[in-house]
Amino acid sequence: MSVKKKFYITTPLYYVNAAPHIGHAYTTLAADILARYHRLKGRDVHLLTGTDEHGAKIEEVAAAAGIEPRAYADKIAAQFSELWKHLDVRYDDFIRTTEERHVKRVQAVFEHLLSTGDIYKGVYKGYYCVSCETYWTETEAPPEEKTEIRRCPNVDCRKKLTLTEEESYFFKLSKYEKPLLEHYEKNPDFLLPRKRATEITNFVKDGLRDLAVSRTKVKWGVPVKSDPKHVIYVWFDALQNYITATGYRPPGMEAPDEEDKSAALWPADIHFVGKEIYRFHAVIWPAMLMAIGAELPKSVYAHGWWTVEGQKMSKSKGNFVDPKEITREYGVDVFRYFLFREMPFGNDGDFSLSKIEDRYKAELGNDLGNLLMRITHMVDKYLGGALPGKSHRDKLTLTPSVLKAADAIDEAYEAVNLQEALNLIWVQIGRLNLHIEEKKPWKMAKEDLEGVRILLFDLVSSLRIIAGWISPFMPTVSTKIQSALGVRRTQMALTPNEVLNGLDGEKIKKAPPLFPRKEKS
RNA sequence: UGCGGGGUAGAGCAGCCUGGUAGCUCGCAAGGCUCAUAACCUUGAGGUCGCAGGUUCAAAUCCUGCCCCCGCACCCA
Repeated sequence: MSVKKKFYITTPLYYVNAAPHIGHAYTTLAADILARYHRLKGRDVHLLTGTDEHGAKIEEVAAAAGIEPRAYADKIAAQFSELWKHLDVRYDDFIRTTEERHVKRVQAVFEHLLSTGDIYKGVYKGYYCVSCETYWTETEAPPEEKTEIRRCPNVDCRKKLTLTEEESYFFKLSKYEKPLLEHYEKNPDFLLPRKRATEITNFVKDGLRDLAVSRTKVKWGVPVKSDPKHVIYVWFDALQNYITATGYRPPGMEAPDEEDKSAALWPADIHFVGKEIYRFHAVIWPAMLMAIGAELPKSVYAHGWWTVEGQKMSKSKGNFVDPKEITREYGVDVFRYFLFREMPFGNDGDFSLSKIEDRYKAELGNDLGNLLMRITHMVDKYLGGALPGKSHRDKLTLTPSVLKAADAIDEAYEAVNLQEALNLIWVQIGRLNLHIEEKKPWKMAKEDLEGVRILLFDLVSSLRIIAGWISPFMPTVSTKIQSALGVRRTQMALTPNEVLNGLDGEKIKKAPPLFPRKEKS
């Protein structure tokens, strides 16, 4: 038995303090698209997502909603999993940080690090806002002019802060400053995209301070086993999910409750994160792994942010885009397509309805949808729906030439350059449209029917390949195209044989529009 | 002050890491075709690649300086 190459990919664990929006959808879809591609390549893919449910913030919003944190988290976590289902995301595991499997392991890691000295007890000093239950640093909450009074930086609060001391456990982050820098240098693919690496490197070079990893004022969290009045800091807890979800057994943990699959899965191949949580994933998380003695993920990829109609998304503006609103209008696949065609993965971009509409009409309707329609209509009109079979494969010219793009597309996928993958695919779609124009089958049909048969066979084979390439982005559309072209089982075609096998004298019917023009409203 | 991102045709953007005819989409102009969702194809107009130096046979791309825009308060992928 050959061992398949594994590919372990993660999304962040989404914080359950608010309902999911386009940003969450973007990260998760990116992971799903990459996961689907790697599955098609035959890899053993494991896609992990989930929710982060602890911390003062959750206590707060739950209290505001008049329910227990647990019940609140249940509600929001369900919204996330429903959205993933709606968006056709195929994840292999959904972990919630409140689950027993996670909590036990986080506690075990904490105790282990206490024993090695990487976690020690100290005193946390900071400016505390009683109302917000938050500590602020000197720089975050500078004193007002000519006074010593510091106020809460939260504009809705602005209450006076008090200098407070709290017993706290600390993680020796400072110890890992040099090892981290060495790791970045030795592994240029660790911090992705490359242009963001400088930011992290500079941050670490400026010096790392030990991190307070427990709280006594917070109740909703993972208690420290040996000192239960302390609750583990939410980030220190949450980051560990990537490895706890594999069933990893930390040193010193008692009898395992489930199969430890970490040997097969860990290290993760790629963590997808938004740029605002990049530091946690590029600095603290690797340092934690070093402390535990576990391998580091192969890469941490920070993507950019969406603005909406030119404006930053924010709660105060209330302009979050609800993915369901967009999919109601355009369907799931168009939404998936748009997000990754519109902006280069890793950059920032702007989301707007007029841009979706433009791409829907031009790229999807005119380029791709119309292509399928004209091809199937011609097969019907000129050949009565009957395509020639495998015996004609030697006569194909377009198909082998389209297949030459496979390497470049693969490279784009492998480099997580999702926009480039789509660009390359659309170049091929353009070639098909052009090919029809040049060969003029409507003329050919009058003098050379055999030529038309081969031409259309060539076009159908080529479009089949293209349908396979787009399937990670638009799984439903891909299936529709393939079944319209007589394919019985959806598959990605990587070699000419795969393309041609199973395409043998099928009857092809006129296809309806894939992306119908919208009625003017 | 500091950190980061950005300034490329009318608009929106890629290219910059790994220098070598400036590219894509939309829009605009003219033409072609009719299999097709008024779709498809061709051609064209339109750019001192923010500014100024430097390195080089050669710079949008590397280096230095400067100018302008955005983010670094809560929320937040």
